[in-house]
Amino acid sequence: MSDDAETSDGEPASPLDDQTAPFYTIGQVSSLLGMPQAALRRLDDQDIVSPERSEGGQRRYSRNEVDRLREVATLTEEGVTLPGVRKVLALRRRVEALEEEIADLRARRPE
DNA sequence: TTTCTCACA
DNA sequence: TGTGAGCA
Repeated sequence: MSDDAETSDGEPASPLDDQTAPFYTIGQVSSLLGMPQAALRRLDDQDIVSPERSEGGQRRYSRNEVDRLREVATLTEEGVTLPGVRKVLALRRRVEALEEEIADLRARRPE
């Protein structure tokens, strides 16, 4: 933990470094990942990758979501259906939560 | 001009 | 899943 753009309290050093703050338009993401805008909208409809909305109701994707989109694209290319992708992402979050819990338990009861 | 939603094949 | 209409 040293070269990250974060302060000691875990806050991003600046909004520009916040993986959650930078927003891309659907057009940017679409050409960036080479995937149709319609596909992006369907992923949003099915709650697989749901970006924030601007005042005008337009989708704004964060870097995190662009990364997630990359993973989703890989899975679908491998033949995983959207409900399947949804399952994978849910299990992924579950694993992360459990890993955090394990780390926490280890800290409380060291060997 | 770009994005939005909705609808059709 | 891709395309097009009609709107803001």
